[in-house]
Amino acid sequence: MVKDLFESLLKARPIFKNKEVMRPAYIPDILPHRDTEIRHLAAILVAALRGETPSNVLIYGKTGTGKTAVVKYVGKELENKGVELGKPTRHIYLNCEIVDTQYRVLQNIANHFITEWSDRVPFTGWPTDEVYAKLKQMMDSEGGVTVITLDEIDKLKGDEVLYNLTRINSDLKRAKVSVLGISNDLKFTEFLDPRVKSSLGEENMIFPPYDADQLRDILNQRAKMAFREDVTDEGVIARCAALAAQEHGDARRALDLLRVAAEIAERDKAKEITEKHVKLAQNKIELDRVTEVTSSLPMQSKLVLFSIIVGEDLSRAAGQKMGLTTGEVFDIYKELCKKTGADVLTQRRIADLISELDMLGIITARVISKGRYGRTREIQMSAQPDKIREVLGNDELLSAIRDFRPRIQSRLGGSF
DNA sequence: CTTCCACAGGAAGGTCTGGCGG
DNA sequence: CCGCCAGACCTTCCTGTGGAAG
Repeated sequence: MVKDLFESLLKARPIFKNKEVMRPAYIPDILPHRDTEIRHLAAILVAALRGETPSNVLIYGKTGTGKTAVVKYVGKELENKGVELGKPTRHIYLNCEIVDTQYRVLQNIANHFITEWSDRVPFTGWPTDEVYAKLKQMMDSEGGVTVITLDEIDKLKGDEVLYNLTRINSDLKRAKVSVLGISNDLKFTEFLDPRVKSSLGEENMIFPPYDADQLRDILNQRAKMAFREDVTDEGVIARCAALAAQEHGDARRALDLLRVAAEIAERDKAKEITEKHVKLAQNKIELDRVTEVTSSLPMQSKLVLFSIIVGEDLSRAAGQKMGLTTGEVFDIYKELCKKTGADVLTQRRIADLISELDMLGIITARVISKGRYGRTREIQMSAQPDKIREVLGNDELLSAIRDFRPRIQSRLGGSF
């Protein structure tokens, strides 16, 4: 009976007392092991409170090293202090993975200054310089200092925005702007316009990865807030910390592991989180990632991915252990298109789709040379082909060819 | 040593969609 | 409705290239 079902669930002591603090977006009041970075950033931005323009800053660091957390934290403190001192100071945070073009960046910033819905800059439609002009006008009528944070700045398409934003001060009469870029790619400035490069990198900060001990402190801090007492022990925390430390000291990863482990434990009605739960969590996270990425792939990419799976089965059957080449994948892809009635794209395009799949970490494709027999990519599934096959099978178009095996095998037969 | 394969991957341009003001 | 805009998605055409074979 349903009633009993819920009763038993209620009776089990939950692991969590506050789940919110384990979520990636949560920013705690204290950021362990980031004092130096916080102070450094504050020392740069304090100029805003004196009504001056702070230097532009570039922050580097791998994922999960606290860049975003530190910037948001300092940004908020800055705004608070600004209010206190009567110095209008504003911090605008944009993530360039979502807001990734010149137009959208300007549009987003402009809309921070606009309160009336009807005056907002539309998603699209205006010429870019008009948005830019509007932005300058809005900024000048408001005055004050604005710090614009561009997170994942390396995802931005083109450096025109950066050029414009770093130069905007000379067009402003009352307002002042400084730009704070966050990147996890150290070499990001390499391809920038030298003028942008120098003005953006007036100050540089590098966030080192956390080591296992520091991750442990972070996890302990959150665990204290998130869990009831006596549901974790040092062993579990240390395990999560160690696993994440292996992966370039990613705190987000560590927190994810611990959170998912706790969720599994709770569902298990376990009294406490054990290392077994951590292990399960590790698998679940990877599986979820693959499933999520695969199912949200566009149609053509799914076809390409399916081609790679089919190709791998085929070459395994032929007793070959090498990866597939771009040409082989393309051959299979063409056959699959015929079966499904999908449009056949060019090989050039397919090569790009293969690169995209590689970047998503769902396949590995590295460029190799086979000497006389050309230069190509060696393509392999990186994990979970069965799971991916299953996910792809859920797709309407692909379900028709779920168990497809090509009739003739052109190149895989034995030419190399 | 040179040749030459089977692509990699850059550049430029085309087509389509969705949203805008007028 | 139109003309215009940005952006996603593709194509066409292209030059460049690591290294086994000759």
